[in-house]
Amino acid sequence: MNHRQRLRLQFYRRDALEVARDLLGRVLCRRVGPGRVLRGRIVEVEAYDGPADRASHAHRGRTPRNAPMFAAGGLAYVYRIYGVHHCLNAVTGDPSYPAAVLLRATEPPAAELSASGPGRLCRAFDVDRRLDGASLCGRTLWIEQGTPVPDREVRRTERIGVSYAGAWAAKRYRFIVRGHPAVSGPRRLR
DNA sequence: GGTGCGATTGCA
DNA sequence: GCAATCGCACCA
Repeated sequence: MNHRQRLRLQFYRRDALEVARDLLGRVLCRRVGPGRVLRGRIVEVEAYDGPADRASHAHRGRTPRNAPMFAAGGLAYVYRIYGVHHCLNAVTGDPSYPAAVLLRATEPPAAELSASGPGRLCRAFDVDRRLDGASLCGRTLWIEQGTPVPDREVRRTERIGVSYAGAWAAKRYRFIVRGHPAVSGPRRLR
């Protein structure tokens, strides 16, 4: 069962854009009880790449909230947004360079609940601040190899909800499985 | 200690 | 179109 093999730490300790592209088709896994694991195939992600990226939480330096982004790749970075939802990121790269990949959607048939959009994804997988800083190679949260997505099915677009970020808002740091029904955001960006 | 707001979502 | 709702960044 090769596709069930867990991604290793080394997978995350690369450039955020590479990791983002490579996370498509992988399977997010969350243990929610004895013998009970939720799984969902990742179909939409966004990279937040380094201190210069104005859309990134790391842009204004290290703070208590974004501390996991300044760790070595392979951790979860979970934060609360709008006081209502949570967002789950995979921390990437080297400790000297804060970067992460936001997980925005998984394929519904593989997950127990619909998981289109970063907040809904966290709700579906029972992800909250308890998992902030947790390992992505641990017992309750991990990502499996799954089936990589070929280049012809990958589309790159600008990121969602970062219009304040100046020139960085236009950068095509979002990666999706082209036309997949579970992808979130406006129609023109599917 | 006070203030402003966001890597979103659901409902009017 | 906009309210919900709160942690946190920033300023004093």
